[in-house]
Amino acid sequence: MATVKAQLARGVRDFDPEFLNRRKWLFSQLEEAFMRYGFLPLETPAIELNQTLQGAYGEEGDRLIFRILNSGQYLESLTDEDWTAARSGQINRFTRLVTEKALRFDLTVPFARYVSMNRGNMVFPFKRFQMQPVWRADRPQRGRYREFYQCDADLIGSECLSSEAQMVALYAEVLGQLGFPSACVRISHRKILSFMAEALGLSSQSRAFMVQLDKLDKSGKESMSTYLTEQGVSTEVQKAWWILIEAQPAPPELLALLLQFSSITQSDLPASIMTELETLTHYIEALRVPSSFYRFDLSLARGLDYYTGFIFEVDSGVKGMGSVGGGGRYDNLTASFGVDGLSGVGISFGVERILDLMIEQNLFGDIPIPAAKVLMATTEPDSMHNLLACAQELRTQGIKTDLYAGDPKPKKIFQYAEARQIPVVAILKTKAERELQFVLKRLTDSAHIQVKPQEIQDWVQGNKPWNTQ
RNA sequence: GUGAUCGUAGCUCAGCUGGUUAGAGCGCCUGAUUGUGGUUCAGGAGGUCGUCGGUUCGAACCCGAUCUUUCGUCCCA
Repeated sequence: MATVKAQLARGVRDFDPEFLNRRKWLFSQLEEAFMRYGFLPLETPAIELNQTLQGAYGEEGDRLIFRILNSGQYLESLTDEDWTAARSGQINRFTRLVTEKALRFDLTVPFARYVSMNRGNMVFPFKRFQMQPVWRADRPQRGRYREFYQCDADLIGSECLSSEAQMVALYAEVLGQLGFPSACVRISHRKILSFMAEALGLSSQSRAFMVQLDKLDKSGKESMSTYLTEQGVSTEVQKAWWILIEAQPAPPELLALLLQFSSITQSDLPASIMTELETLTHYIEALRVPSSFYRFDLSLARGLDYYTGFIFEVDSGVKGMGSVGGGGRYDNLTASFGVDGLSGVGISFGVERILDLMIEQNLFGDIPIPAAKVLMATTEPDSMHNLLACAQELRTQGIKTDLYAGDPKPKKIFQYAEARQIPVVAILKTKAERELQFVLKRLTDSAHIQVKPQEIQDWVQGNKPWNTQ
């Protein structure tokens, strides 16, 4: 028989029971937190139509979408012209002709599609969370895969700043619980960034300005200064701007700095910004978020351009490791589907990175191991039916019971129990007697005892003392 | 997308400037020992050297292609 080499596709992983136990635990923590804040679960299909995803991520994003080849005689409809175009390298045109479906690239666009399709039956404001894998045809690197989980929560259909405030509280609560005491939500505002661009005389290229700003922590202060000088920003104005960027004070002082910058540059600071900053701060305080868990940081820009209001990014507090989440307010998530006027706030947890960090920082210390409490086994072939009956009795008592399939040597039984982290082994001895007897042995200290079948649960649950000799 | 890089037993790796039957440790299997498992001892199995092609009398080793890994870059989680 011909065999194939057992091999994984590039950039994807298997998940072993130990890893899955941790991931499931993390996801359950997140799920409980979302539910506590009134978010409901939503899932969308792995497969979306090309038209839904096309163009939503820019030209470079398009290239990273995994396409699904059409079924059937999909080449029949191609004209000579199509073939000529394909041979001359017009691969995009060809791709459009032979694929109409693709794997989802993120959770935001499918969510926008869902809201657009179902808005008639939905009650707004609508809150959902979603934890599902997404696929990207990117080149894999450490911590970056072609299949990975995203975890998003959105509140759509309200402009109230209580949404932003609760998102900040949610971040603080979850990361605190998971064991990141130094985590911090950085908060900025797209309108402040626009105001800054305008005040610097860069309003015609505010996009480029924000890209530069977003890269500040990587490319450094000097390259930012060079950029500003190239754009004709005077050193005096630059100096005032750096104060604004680097100060990171809480709103009363932040507002003062903004006003100061506004007067130096003779530009208008929109009044709405000032009230929004104050209101958000009050709301966050009302939610009793410790002040160490958030700070206003106007150097935060974020790459995605659909944000229109407050934006967030979460620093894990572990040095050298960057962001573990981010989000912000958007005004027109569903505009591309012809639905206007839905403002919302979305946040995302970088669950893959959080998992890596928690494993690295040893934060999974005492989560429960899903192992069975007792391993039932026998070395006698004729005893299997009795063994099965006893195991089933324990299971009806709610005790997690594993059963060694077969009648192996004792060595095998104990090695199995040890590998599976099962604390107690129960070996059935029938012998000539009519009554069934089990030898119970506790693996940690080799304490052992002979018991009747109906007594097993008492010992397994620790209700009776072990003979430790 | 782009530049480099890695690939030898289940795992971690040796393997000299190309030269007979490719090695070690750990793990695995068998037997003995053992408090019915953990210790110790003895023995054993397992590799077309990532894949395909080329150079050569001869390739794990040299050359090419391809796949995979890791590291930059683009972008992002």
